[in-house]
Amino acid sequence: MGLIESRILADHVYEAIKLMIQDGALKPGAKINKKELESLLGVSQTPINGALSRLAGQRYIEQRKRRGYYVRVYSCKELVDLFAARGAVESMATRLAVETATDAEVEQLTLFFSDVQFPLSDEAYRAYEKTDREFHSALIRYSGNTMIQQMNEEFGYIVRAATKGLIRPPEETIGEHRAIIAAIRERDAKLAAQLMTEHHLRSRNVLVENCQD
Amino acid sequence: MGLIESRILADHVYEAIKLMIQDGALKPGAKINKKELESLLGVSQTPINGALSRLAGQRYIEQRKRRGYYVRVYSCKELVDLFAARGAVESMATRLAVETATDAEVEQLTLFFSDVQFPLSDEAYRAYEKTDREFHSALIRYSGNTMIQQMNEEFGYIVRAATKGLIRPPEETIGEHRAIIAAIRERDAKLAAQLMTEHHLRSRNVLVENCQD
DNA sequence: ATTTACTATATTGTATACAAGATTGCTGTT
DNA sequence: AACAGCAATCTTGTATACAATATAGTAAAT
Repeated sequence: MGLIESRILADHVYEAIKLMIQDGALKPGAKINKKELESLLGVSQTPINGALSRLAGQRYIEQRKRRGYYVRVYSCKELVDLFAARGAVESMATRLAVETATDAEVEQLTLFFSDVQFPLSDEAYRAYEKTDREFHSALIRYSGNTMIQQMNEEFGYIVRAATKGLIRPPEETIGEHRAIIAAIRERDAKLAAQLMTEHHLRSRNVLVENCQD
Repeated sequence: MGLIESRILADHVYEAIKLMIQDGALKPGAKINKKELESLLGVSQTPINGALSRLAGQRYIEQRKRRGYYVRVYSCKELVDLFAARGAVESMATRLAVETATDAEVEQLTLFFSDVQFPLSDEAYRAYEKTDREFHSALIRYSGNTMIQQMNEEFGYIVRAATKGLIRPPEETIGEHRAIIAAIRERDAKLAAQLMTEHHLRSRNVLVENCQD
């Protein structure tokens, strides 16, 4: 199955390193050892360099002259900034989704938080987080905006890493989610987008308060 | 002045190619000839490859297996999508700028369109375009959001290329600009952001109408 | 016991070599 | 003239070599 063969070595190296960064095997600030990667992945310097340059272009890692590549460290301020930007983009996605999604898709969205009952068990709590993520990415999908989808894929993992353990309790957010869904159902794009912006800005404030630097 | 020496060759190659793309010397869809670049820039394959991989990471160019690198072509739909995303981000920048800019900075913003008098001469027309760009980038600067600034730098040239010759007439936009400035002066972040969103969405529609594909 | 100076080692940035795969151009055939 | 087939050429992806620089380690001096 020539599928694997249809990609060059640097692509595989790229994916491998990206995964190591995303799942924490390579922590922020860590130095990337090319020699190690060579023997780990069984390729020469050349594809490693290609992959590292590509990752540097996407700012997953950064290159310090004559000192190697390091996993990019985001300052707390940068994370907050990223969060604001992402909120803006997702708010636009909401607006576009309301304008262009089919009725069936809108129905799908309304189902997301329909059966949440308080108080939540530990399991239901984790399920809520997952539903939250799925709701947001469904909106982005239904927006039909490929550029926003791309941005979301590129920055999503950073935001997820940043907000780990810093999310607001479901008791607080469920109302906002339902208000957004209600606006979507009413096909009120402007209102839905505005509610989404405020939803994100409130979450952003939780991040701000946890910044020490 | 070791400043130039403080950067590696691939950095220079990167800048050189990026400039060629941005000023149109390398047109969308054009194939990038490594050999030519080698002799043009007087370096070997290696730094060229590094620069090309970095540019591929940023999606300035794309790599087709065993067929080389090509300057990325944006479809009309993608440009429209990008425009929407950028509008969202700039709207957020506006909101943040209103919340955090100093009074002096707000005064600076109010000056931007203060002396526009119709009808415009050819020269004044071009000046208006420039003022427009400066106004938008000042807002982004005053937002203090480094991530948004970064996105703007990365995508700005594409948007500019896309909208070349497709901007709405000053007669149509001056009112929107002034309304935004008025909201900023009133320190009404929400209103300013909303006006900015609509300003961009209206411009986006001009793009949509000029899409053939 | 720190700090300093020097040496050995590892890593980086760069160039180059080369096989496998694409492209171009030529030839002869219909 | 249009086209298929093939040969020559060019380009890519990969590996490797090597000098310059950074890092780590060791010995000497305070």
